[in-house]
Amino acid sequence: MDQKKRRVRFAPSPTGPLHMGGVRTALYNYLFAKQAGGDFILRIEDTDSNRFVPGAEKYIIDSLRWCGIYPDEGVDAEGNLVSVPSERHPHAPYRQSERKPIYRKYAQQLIDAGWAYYAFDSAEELDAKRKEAEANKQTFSYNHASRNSLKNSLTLPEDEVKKLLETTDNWTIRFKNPENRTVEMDDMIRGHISMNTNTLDDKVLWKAADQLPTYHLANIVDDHLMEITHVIRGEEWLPSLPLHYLLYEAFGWADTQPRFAHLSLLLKPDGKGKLSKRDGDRLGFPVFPLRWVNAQGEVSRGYREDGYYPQAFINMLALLGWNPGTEQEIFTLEELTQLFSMEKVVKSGARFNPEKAKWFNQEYLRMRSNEQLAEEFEVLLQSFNSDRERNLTKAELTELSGLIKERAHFITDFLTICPYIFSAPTQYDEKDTRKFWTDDAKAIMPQVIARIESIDCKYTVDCPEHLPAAEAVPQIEESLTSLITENGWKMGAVMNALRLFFVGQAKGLGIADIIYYLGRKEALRRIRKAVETL
RNA sequence: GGUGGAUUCGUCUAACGGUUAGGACAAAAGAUUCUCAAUCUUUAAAUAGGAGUUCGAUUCUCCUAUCCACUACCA
Repeated sequence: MDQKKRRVRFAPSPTGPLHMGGVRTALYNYLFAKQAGGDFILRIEDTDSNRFVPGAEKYIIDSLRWCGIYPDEGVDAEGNLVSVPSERHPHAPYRQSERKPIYRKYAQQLIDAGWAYYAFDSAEELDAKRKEAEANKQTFSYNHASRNSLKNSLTLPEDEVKKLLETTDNWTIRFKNPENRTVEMDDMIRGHISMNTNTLDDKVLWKAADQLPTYHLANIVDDHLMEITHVIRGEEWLPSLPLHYLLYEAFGWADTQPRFAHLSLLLKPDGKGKLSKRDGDRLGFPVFPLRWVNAQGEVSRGYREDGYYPQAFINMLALLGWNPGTEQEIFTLEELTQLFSMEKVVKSGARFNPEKAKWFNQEYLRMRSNEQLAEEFEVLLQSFNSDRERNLTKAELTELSGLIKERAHFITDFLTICPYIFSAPTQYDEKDTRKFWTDDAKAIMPQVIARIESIDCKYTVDCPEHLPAAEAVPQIEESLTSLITENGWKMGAVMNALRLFFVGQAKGLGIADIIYYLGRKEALRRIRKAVETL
């Protein structure tokens, strides 16, 4: 039995904000590690100095933390990447640019063993070759077929190679793919895959220009050094899996080679292709966990800022491409950790559905206690700092939350569900109101007022003058309903007249709810005012 | 173009080779004394196509189609 501790890593490149697909990859890694009591490591792959984006690394860490994903290794308690080795972080630094000195000797090891060679072709020369091949409807690739006619240490005399190595710095080290060999691979999600090396090209492993390795070298070396047991990454890496297998073999690390799992991509909600930032802008949903402002000042919305709960976000993400085979859809992080299994990860790409994402948040919102919601509501109200008509007490907000939470997807919906709580009736569009303010509605209004006045019920301690107790709401509702029924009035007309008058576009609440929130006196004041003005 | 991967209701997905192909989101209809929201009830909705293997195929094999990824001194 393999008793080795399970160790996985999430290794993003800090080229911008972390995409929700990246969060899903991180999440699956985390779940897979945690269910076996293993380690989840964060490593930053910043070997491309040209694409480095300031702030992206912090963004990645903050995003994971918002989701409740805390790496065991790589990130300290303050949320900074670790650079100095310690007991907790033995493999530091976790930023590849800081591991620069490590890679050259491994590249050299490959050259010495005949698994790699120096290549001196300039980018322009190769570019020209590609263009030329393209013009002839062919594809140029640096491989077994072409490398013997290109400028490299396989074709050039030894002394010239030495001279070029010493006097120039725009050379690279390339992997020398074996000829006509079938690489047999195993993927935890897709099963057996095989590929012939003749279809592969000799990838650059190391660049003299910036003294940095490319992804392939750095990745394999670091995974080995960090004792990674399972590599769970995006499907876009599947084509380079044979190279990675060969690299492990070339280094003589085949016996400790990690197992691989390639996750399918997240697809856009409509049309073709993978989910991109543009889809979010176009269709009105976030593709990033947190808000992000780029160097040009362009703002990308975030799930956090849009009012999503992190629990709902990761729940939604977890089920996009995985499910436990039962009909349960709502899971805590702990449940996900227990139930997750790589065999149940779906092979095909998952189209992202923003509607379902909202639904998840609604489910989580409903699970919150009224007290929690009241607190969130209060924060929200303070952030608006509006000149609202009434200031509600914590107790009122709590009661209110309980009544409207069934109707909301997000805490921000609270504002639109009951705007009459905060604003004067006069601000609503009179045209809309007038439409429902029919003569028969006007005619019956005095009786409605009388009935409201006559309702006798318990009052809350907080505000005995105005607010009936919560349990009185059905009583009020019933009383009004019976009045209307007795007289054969059109309930809809009355309801609409009242509701629209002081609710504007608000939906879903009954008259009794409104009276309850406003207090009886306030409700009556508004109704009288409505009768007078219209 | 080449290589690899994928293909079940509109969407996410379930179904040891044997089910009336199940659930959820979205949609539609009805109820809730017009409407809207919520809720309840109900409805509609799928195995990409074609061959094979098999008593039997959504499931295994092959072909075709479609989609996706890769094809950089990017990750």
